[in-house]
Amino acid sequence: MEDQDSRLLTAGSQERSIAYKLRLAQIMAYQAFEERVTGFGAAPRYLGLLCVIRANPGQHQTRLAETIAVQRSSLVTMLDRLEGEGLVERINCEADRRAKLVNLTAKGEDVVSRLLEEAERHEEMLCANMIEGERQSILDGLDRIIASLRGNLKA
Amino acid sequence: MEDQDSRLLTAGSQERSIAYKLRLAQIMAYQAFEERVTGFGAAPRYLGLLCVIRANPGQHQTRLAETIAVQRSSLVTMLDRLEGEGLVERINCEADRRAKLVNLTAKGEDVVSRLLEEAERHEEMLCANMIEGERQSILDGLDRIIASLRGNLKA
DNA sequence: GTCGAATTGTTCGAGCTCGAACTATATGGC
DNA sequence: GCCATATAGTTCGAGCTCGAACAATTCGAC
Repeated sequence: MEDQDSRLLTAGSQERSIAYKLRLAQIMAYQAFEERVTGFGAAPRYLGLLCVIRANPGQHQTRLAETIAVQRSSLVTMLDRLEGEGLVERINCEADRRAKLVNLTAKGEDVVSRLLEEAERHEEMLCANMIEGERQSILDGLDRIIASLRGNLKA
Repeated sequence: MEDQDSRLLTAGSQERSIAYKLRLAQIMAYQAFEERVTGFGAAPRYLGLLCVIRANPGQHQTRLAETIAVQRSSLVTMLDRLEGEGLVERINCEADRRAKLVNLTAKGEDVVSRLLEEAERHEEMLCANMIEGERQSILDGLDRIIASLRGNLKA
């Protein structure tokens, strides 16, 4: 196979666009993580959600959906899958009988712990080309972008 | 409606993860752009692809797919849609009769030009909270992440 | 207290991407 | 030249997210 870089094209006017690069980097990073980790069912795909649940046990589904920026209806599908694999559980809320509280199971805790080790290695790969302090500045920048978007959605 | 920030949860151990923040920022940015721009059909969703085509006229579909990191089969769907809306055209390649060369139509050029103005405003919104020089450092960081991922996929 | 409005989780259909096929064409070893 | 192999674009089914519905429940103005 030829050197793949020689086949790559530029995005022209979008080459200096954060939105374009953000999307490209995210798509590639997500694909790479799924290729790296196999044999864990749906957990790698939803590791972010699982970590939110672990850090905030017993939350309503609506709040979880807002946190990871998906529709409530999408979260239903995710939780159905994760619950079917025995990683999370939904408990009927006594204070509000419409609501259900989401928790990690013991198996879920275990799977998340093991996946986080893989995530750490994945993170190191993403940052392999970076200079001193760059990782932190990117995290700060992403936080600012997210803050702008959260604020904008409120309006 | 309550202040939405008060409902947000943390991602726990992933709160300092580039992969997690990258995904969250990208999902929100993509949604926000689609909400901002209406009445342009499928073009806003595929603005990145359209810009690649504009900057590199007459390329093979395979190369376009590699550039924006999607499968060739996904690109077929995108181009079908964009061609149906009269924004791009596929021309049979004489040198290689398996291949088709993709170009923007005059209408496509016009639509892209107008969408890029919206994209510029969107970009400004993303960067609203940033300090001097931060935008450039984020672009550099995203480029490094993409370079790491391109290199990794080759292995 | 009561009844309309809001909220919670869910279901369903449309539209998207992926991965594994497939057809047609090009390439290279012999 | 000939035939195995590789490549270009496409098709198809599985799995995903979204947005608009919906039933059950809670909230709030009166």
